[in-house]
Amino acid sequence: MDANPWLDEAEQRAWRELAAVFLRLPGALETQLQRDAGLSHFEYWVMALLSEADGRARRLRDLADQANCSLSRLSHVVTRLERRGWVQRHPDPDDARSTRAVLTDAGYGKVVESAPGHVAAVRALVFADLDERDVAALERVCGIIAARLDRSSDG
Amino acid sequence: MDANPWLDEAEQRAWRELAAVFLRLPGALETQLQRDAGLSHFEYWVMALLSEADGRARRLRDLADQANCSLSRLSHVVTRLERRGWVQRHPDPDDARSTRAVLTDAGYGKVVESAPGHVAAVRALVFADLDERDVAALERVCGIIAARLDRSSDG
DNA sequence: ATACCTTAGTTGAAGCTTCAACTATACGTG
DNA sequence: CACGTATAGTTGAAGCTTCAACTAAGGTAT
Repeated sequence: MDANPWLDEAEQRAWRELAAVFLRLPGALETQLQRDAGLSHFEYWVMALLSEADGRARRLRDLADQANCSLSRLSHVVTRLERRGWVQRHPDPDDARSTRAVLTDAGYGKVVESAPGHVAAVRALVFADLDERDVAALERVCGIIAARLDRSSDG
Repeated sequence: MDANPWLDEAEQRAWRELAAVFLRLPGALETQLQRDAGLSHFEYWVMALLSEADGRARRLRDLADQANCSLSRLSHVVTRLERRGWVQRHPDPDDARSTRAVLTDAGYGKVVESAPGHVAAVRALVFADLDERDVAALERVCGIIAARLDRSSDG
């Protein structure tokens, strides 16, 4: 990183496009999931992560890291999902401070039922016009940025 | 787009990285601007767009399109910015339905004062580890996705 | 063992976004 | 010109996220 604090032209163009994506993509995904499944994107994301976890369960701390969110946000969401019968809280036998979120059968069913529509939306909105090289570039560049974001949050 | 509704492995990897970025980048930018300038990222974004506009003014409809947001969201934000003395509403002489948001001198000052810190954060979080080719790829791929999002919202 | 620091999680309040309902004005068509 | 419809914007309520304060438990050094 050089001393100049400003963005050059190429960076400005890239930044505008990136900002357009992250200002609108969440809304677009939200709309589809809300309409077709009555879920927020984040609720879906949390349940999808749980559905892939060992025993469909995970400590809230680990789940929050995986979902890129604060513990507080996750706790509120789990409360809502619990009310709807899709998740339960269980004490963690290994650490009494910790809580494990467990996906119920109903919750798993909900994920399975919502997934195709959601994945189709992701395909239609994100991948429809990308070729193999684009996908590879997207993974690489976002991976670099995500790693950076990682380091900035603990360092 | 082929008939298979699922994502292939490369797409899944790219999707996870992209999701990590758009789940965390807004929060990271928010934190910096809130701490250093007392602004939300979106408030900054709106004022920055106004600062570049002809006469530092724009119809709410046009500004909403530029900022990738709903008219309702923008209207609420403009109300808050108005309360703080950074923006004013004026009737549009050409269309009586329309309202023009105008950046005040205080608002312009606020943007000028907040910009360096914000741009530095964008550089540090997004561009620090990207080379020229990465930046070009980011612009290209995000441009394609943004165009897609465009078409999906009106079509 | 005690004192101190760190980590896990919860909770309520405040603030922002979304949604739906509403007003007002412009535009198009017969 | 009148009618129906589309567009611009506002507003209040409901819902979600963030923030700060708090409880509880683990770790560590003395």
